[in-house]
Amino acid sequence: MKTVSGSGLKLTPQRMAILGCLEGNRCHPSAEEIFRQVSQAYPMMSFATVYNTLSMLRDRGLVLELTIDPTRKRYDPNVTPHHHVICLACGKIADVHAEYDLNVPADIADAFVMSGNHVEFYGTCRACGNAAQPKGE
Amino acid sequence: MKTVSGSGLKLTPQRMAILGCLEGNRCHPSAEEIFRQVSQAYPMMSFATVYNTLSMLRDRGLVLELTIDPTRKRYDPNVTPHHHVICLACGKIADVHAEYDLNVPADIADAFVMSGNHVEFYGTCRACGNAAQPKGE
DNA sequence: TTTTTTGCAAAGGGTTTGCATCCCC
DNA sequence: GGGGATGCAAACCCTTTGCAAAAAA
Repeated sequence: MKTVSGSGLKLTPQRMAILGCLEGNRCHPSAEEIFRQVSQAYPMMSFATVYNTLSMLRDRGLVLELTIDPTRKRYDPNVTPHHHVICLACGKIADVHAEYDLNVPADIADAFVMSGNHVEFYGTCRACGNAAQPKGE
Repeated sequence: MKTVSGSGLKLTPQRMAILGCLEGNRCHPSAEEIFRQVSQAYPMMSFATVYNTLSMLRDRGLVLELTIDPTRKRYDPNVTPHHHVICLACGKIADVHAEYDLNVPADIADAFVMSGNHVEFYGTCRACGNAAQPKGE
């Protein structure tokens, strides 16, 4: 995650707590998960502050807002280009560090100015696969 | 879109209307858009039926449920493998017909059994770009 | 002091669910 | 008659918003 200093953000305790929760976090937490975790140290923390802070971080490019989970937004402090895989059984998301050559057809290149891309992989993680197979169901 | 016959679905007027609305539809409509359109011919149509039907079609692989739009699910009757681009300004989604070689790193291949993938492109469509540029804002 | 941020609570949008009714086989 | 489908409304979840109080610069 990029540093906050110099981006004009006021560094409040709430924001420090949220940043601390995100820093190095590889779990792709949702806003609610961040709220729950940060609330342990800051019981007065409100949802609004979490959402405000996440939106601000997203707008400044300090976190990525992932749409891969159909039920909620997830946040990733790793803003270097990478992709993701989601377990269709349990929803677990893992990073996929790979570079792909993703050229779009001419008609699309004509119709859109591209600013980025993201590959979503769908699969079943080992834990879910192991849980499902042995029973022979 | 694949045919419904032989999949055990009862072909009710409501479902025919929803299928008719989706057939060949390249607009990636949301459930609400489908509801509005189908309601014109079937004023008694309920949201529950739209959602029920879409879930059923999705479970049977007859439509794709897209998560590319962070605000709502969108549905695509074209179930042949393809990708999408979304305009970050207006939310318009277009198909990207291209095949990519998307091999995942060994650690991911070990941890997940892959079942599919999807590339999301982000950009600005010509309409939004034209609207933004000329004013020099 | 001036501006920003917080916390609370309510509202909002999209989706799901419970249940009685209805329809078709 | 019986299982499934429908319609309605309420419930639910996640997210956003309005506003007064509090905190930061």
